[in-house]
Amino acid sequence: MALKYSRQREAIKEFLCTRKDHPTADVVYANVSRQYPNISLGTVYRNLTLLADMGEIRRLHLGDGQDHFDADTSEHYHFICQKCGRVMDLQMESIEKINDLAGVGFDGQIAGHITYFYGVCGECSTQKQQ
Amino acid sequence: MALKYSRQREAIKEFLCTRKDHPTADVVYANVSRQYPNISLGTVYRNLTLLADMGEIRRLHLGDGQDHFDADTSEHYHFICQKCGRVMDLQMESIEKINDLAGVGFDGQIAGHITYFYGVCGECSTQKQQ
DNA sequence: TAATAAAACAGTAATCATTACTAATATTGG
DNA sequence: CCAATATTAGTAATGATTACTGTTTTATTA
Repeated sequence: MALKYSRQREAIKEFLCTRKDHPTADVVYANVSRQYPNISLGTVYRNLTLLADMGEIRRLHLGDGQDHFDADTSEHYHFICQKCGRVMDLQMESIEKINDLAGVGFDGQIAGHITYFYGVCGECSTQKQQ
Repeated sequence: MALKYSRQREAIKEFLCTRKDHPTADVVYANVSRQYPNISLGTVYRNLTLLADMGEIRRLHLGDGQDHFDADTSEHYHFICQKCGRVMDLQMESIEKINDLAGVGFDGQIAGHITYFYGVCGECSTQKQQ
């Protein structure tokens, strides 16, 4: 029950902190493997889940079949490029008020929302077609 | 390439139209099986995907491990109850303008957003604790 | 209506992300 | 250092979804 330190968990957290592209579990695995060649994918998954449950990182369900992870737990939103698949952060003003809009006339309590934006990123926009 | 009619596909679409609770593929399978006892789960998946690709239904990724399907393709939002897991429609004013907010200072094109709300539904709210 | 081509099917196997299991190892408090 | 226990590596299992294959339906044309 009590949490014990583990080098692997620390390496996973540290790796995530260096990345702003919200990697998937297998990307974390591939990278942390360089430092700990024997680490297993199960350990990566277990620690990502543990860190997410503790609130130290965020797990993102983006509908692309794999979960993504983000060491930035502050309130912010994500953009997914439909061309290159990249996930990036958006700097935008709060849209918390949509919770209130959702609550109007709704018989229940709105605790929060999940929102992500999609489109074409700047880099893909400026590339020649095909 | 050309689409051909199929009784199974029609039954799947019709079943979805009778439901407002955004069932998963296995729920669709269980129900359509009453009318077509030999229908296979693969047929259900194939047709749900086909219908979604044609824009006749919507596929919802809600992060609960299974995709949900909705015959209502009009612009609207969903609420997921964290207690009972039910998915319900929200009648709320448009929040399309959050796309513009997201685009401010972003080097790319925002094409749209996915948003769903969560909390406790009316029915679960009024139940006694535990 | 019969013949033919193509799409769709049922049934089953495969895939892929994720989780569970287990014996061995690492961490921690005394 | 030692015992207690959390964590690990490695592997097996799970669960949702997709792919494959031989058979059946649908649609077209004669």
